[in-house]
Amino acid sequence: MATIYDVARIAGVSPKTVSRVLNGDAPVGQATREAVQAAIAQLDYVPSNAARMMRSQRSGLIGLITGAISMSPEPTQPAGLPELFIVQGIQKSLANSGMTLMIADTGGVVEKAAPLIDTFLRHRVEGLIYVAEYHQKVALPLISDGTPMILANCFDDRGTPAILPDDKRGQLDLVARLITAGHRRIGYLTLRPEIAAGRLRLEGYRAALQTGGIAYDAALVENCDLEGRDGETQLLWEAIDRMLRLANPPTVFCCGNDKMALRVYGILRSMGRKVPTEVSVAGYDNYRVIAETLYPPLTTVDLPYTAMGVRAAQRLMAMISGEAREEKGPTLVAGPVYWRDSVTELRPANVSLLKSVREE
Amino acid sequence: MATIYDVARIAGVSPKTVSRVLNGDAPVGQATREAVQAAIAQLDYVPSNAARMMRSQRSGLIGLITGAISMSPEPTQPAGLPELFIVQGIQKSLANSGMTLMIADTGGVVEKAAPLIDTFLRHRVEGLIYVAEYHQKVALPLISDGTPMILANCFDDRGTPAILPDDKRGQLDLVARLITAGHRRIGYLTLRPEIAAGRLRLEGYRAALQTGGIAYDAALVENCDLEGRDGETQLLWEAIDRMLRLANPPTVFCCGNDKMALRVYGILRSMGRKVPTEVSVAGYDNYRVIAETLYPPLTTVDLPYTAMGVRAAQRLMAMISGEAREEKGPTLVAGPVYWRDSVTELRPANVSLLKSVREE
DNA sequence: TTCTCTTATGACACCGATGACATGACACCG
DNA sequence: CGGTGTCATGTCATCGGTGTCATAAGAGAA
Repeated sequence: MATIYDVARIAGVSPKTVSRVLNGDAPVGQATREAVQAAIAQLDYVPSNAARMMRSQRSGLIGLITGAISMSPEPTQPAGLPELFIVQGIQKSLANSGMTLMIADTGGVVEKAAPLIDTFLRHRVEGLIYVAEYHQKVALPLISDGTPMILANCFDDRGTPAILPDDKRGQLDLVARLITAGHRRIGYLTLRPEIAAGRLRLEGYRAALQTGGIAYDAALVENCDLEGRDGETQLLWEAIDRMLRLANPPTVFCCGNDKMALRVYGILRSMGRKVPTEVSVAGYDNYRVIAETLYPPLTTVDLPYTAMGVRAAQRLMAMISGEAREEKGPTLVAGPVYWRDSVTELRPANVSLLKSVREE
Repeated sequence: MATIYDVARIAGVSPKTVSRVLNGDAPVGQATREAVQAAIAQLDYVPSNAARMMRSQRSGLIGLITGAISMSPEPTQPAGLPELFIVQGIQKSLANSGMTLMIADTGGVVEKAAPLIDTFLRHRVEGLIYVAEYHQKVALPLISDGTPMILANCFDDRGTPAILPDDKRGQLDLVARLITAGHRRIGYLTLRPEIAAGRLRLEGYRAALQTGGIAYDAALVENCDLEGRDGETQLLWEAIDRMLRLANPPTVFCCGNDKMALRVYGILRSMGRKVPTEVSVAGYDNYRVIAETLYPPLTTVDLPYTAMGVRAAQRLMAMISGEAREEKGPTLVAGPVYWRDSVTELRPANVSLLKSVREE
């Protein structure tokens, strides 16, 4: 492996000058710079991260913690998928910065978080990221020594920088698109309001109705979420049944998330209602295994986990390098609407309106 | 941060002796060793990876490539989930070895693989891992310089060490469990035989029948997999319809995977057949979002992705350290059967047989 | 008793980068 | 024309471990 000395020799300069070319921390003459760059190319030189970190006394480490430190004692959801996507985004983004990710998992045990943070600090991580399983409020132990920390998919009381999905915006976009497709009676089977996504998505739903000039009808909105306990399917069945018996029934059911939509498909089918010709269905999360496998494929909103990971890493890097353009509040990341066959277009789509739908 | 010099001073020995205690590469007196260990504990000393790697001329890097370099031009499945779980397992395992994972993605473009490998080699990675999206055959460029390489979730012609899911064993375990539950007519809606999982799972099915003393009946086995193209639902519908009209119809449908089982639920419900009271259903993959959300929850076989990742990392580390106990063929990793409510017990379960079901 | 030989330990250089400081060459000022 | 400042570059030490070699102390052999 070529070293900075080899490059220096070939280019006929001192190693320090090569270092200057690489880091741009001092002026270098044009001719010298080019000679150095030629030598670098010729030798396939790659700087040694180890040497660089050793000298600069920086660990090059970022500590990442996942698990459940939620405020309310939620039953830990076991899937852990969102976290993986977020972690993937973080990893991708950090790799480019030459940072190394150390990952630790609390395994859902709150008490493990503090010692894990401690271990990370002992390893002199330059930053910490906490990733939550779902959009929620958390209470983490304070970091005493000023190591930057960022929250992904969660937030706290202390205003710790956070990256959050823009649930309100996503639901707004979806419902706006439904309105564009001609739907006027839009049922909404909500998540429980105790969780952030439940509240925010409902806000988005109401905002879209308002923008579309449609009156909010409480008969079309029911909470059908029992935190995964039994009886959820029955609750859904009854809510759907009630809404369909209304004098002016909904033409489409928006579901709190794709898992709920999966159940709704089964219920509607058991009721003998055809999707989407008789009733339309929309979800949220773009849980692809569900959304793409269901027949018909499910219209839904993407939860941009990977993008959130990327943003989390970027914001953390900005904090580490102490850049001035430090944002203050939480960073909201919105995902696009995925329009599939589970929703009928009740009238010819208005193309100009269509274009306004986010498609990042 | 404490250094080896601090430890040496506190323990009253030379830094080199501390190094020897840490690495055990030369004899150290009992009293000295204890003094050093006490000092290490007292100072919360953590060795600097950077310094260690710099001196030992090892990069401490493992290159990981994901993407699609399959032999046959499959339509790239977009989910990418299995890879994430495998990567998670690898990461977890490597972190303990002090190795750093560099991740690169071909984004499904075959041509990107060679330059990526090249880049990794230029960074002096000590080992390479290639992770495929699904159990398949691949053709990777040869590594010229002897850097160890391992394949996860795939295999090649050249006998490159591979970590594979034990599809045959998994399906065998599931079907054996069905037989224990009293099922004798077991329908099997297979994946296409072109993919490895399709062939191996069918082998497992047949092996289980044979062990259970049940004759193989070709009328109960149909390929219902169109690589995700349209018409799959119709194909499934027809196959199920045919089997149910048999004089001696199946009491349970085994599906090639959980996604297929999801479709089968919908079809059976549309046909007015109740699951599991009238017909039982079983899947494969333990795709939790599907298996746990479906009503009733789906009996299936776990595809142990995380465990495969761990094994891949372990085997690679063994290759790097040049250990003699080097295995030869592919490492097969079997996952446990998850017994849920989608399968009826036709007669009281035989407890002793039950215990033979794998539950790793 | 003296000469190996092993065991236990230390001294020192070195890995590859970079920070601190020094130096030489000009340019600009009064 | 000497003084001062900026630019371009070099010298040297240093980060924290570990490989190499040296050395001291005791064990066993001749």
